[in-house]
Amino acid sequence: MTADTQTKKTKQAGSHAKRTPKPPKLLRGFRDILPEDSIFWQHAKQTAFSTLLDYGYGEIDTPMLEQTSLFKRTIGEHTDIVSKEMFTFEDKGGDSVTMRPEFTASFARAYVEHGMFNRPQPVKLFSIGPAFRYDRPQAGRFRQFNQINFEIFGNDHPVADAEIIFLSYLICKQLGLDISIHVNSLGTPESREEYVGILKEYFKSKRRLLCEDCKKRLTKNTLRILDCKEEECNQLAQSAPQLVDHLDEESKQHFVAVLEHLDESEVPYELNPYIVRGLDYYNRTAFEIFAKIGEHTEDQSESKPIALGGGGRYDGLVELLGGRETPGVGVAIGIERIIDAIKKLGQKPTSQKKPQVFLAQLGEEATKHAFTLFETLRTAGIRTRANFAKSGLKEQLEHADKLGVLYAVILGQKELLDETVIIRDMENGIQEVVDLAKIAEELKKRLKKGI
RNA sequence: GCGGCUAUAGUUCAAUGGUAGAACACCGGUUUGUGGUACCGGACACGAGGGUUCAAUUCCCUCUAGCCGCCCCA
Repeated sequence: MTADTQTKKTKQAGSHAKRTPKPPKLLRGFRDILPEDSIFWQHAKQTAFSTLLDYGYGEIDTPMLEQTSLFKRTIGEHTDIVSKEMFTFEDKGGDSVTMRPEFTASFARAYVEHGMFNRPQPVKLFSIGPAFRYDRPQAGRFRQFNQINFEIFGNDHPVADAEIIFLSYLICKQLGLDISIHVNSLGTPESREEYVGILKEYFKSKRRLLCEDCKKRLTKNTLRILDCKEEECNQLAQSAPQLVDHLDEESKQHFVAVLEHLDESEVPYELNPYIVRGLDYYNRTAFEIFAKIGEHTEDQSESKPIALGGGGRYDGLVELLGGRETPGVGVAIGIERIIDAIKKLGQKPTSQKKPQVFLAQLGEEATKHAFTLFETLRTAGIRTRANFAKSGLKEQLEHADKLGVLYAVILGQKELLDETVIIRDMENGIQEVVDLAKIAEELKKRLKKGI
């Protein structure tokens, strides 16, 4: 068989066997977080984690999968989230289950299920993790997204609302973000309903002036008209009746008290009558957090504030799930959004500390001993790297160079016999032979000098 | 769910109606236990499926995915 026919043959065979199934790909709206990005995540999560612990919040980790009815009952059947954005499916037992689209419902469920009303009130909880929504992916929007979530159960005092808002601000500020919090009060469900009725009447009389979208909103989601960006609608919204003017007396007082608390803190907030949250369970305080991105950039999209998250009060939620009447207030902050904002500001988290030493080994015996030596260095607090899989000194030093390490430690056959080791200064190539037993000590001396 | 734009190596980008190049990165080599430079070599790509055509990566359609806007929200 000639070489030619052989290649032909393998080619044919190849094209037949080429039926290789397409390589699996990421699901739409899902993504991998690679090590380069992970530093941003660590930074955001750790900041939130330690701050929340400091403020007396306890971590709770609820399942990502829950009974579908939990979300239907709490978030509301007619909200966008429940009506079209949930990852819902039937499990093998025929039960309808749903990937959590948010955390609060699960918190409330856990509160009831574990009888947390028997604990000293208020119960303060937080959780950091993923939630899922079957939404169309976009900038800062994914089907799996991560939230920092914290809530206070069992305290209806305005100071609880203020604490949640303050902590939202604090965490963002610690992350170097320039924050503005938009605050509003939704009143009680009753007063809100009443207001929506009034608003409906108002817009109905001007129906023909509204944009197409708003005509639809008129019946379905009247409050949203206030938020419309169309010039005409915006004009109308300006002179529309205001929600704050139709609050019940208690809600009004509550709202004023929240604002008073915020005034005393350094939280930069502004009143925004158009903050309406998309979930049914909210009452009274509602707020959203925005990160301001520098105006210096010419690009419009670059300077648009990023919505980081939002929250509010949900006094009826626990009761709705069969628990005792328990007030609650909380917030959800999107980690992706935070990272987005940090990146747009051109900030980098103090990246994890650079490795200081590279351990190179030569020869079989030395390689075997390298693990032990590595562990000696590691436990001595020296940030060490190695590449045990490579045997050539050249390639190991190359690797060391790429890592930007200060010193290389070389352990070869010869050194092993003498119980010594070579320290190589990567900057100038000067090498010294030191006792194997003293290596950690010697390195520390040098590293200290370097600083 | 609706609209616009896009889809070429790991990455950033080229070119072309006759099956593709660069840069950086990656792997290996320039004699044996010494990196940062240089030189040499190597692997890797036209998102998927149809159609038009003698011929498609290039033109058309569908799908998928990404980006942006709407909606909504984290």
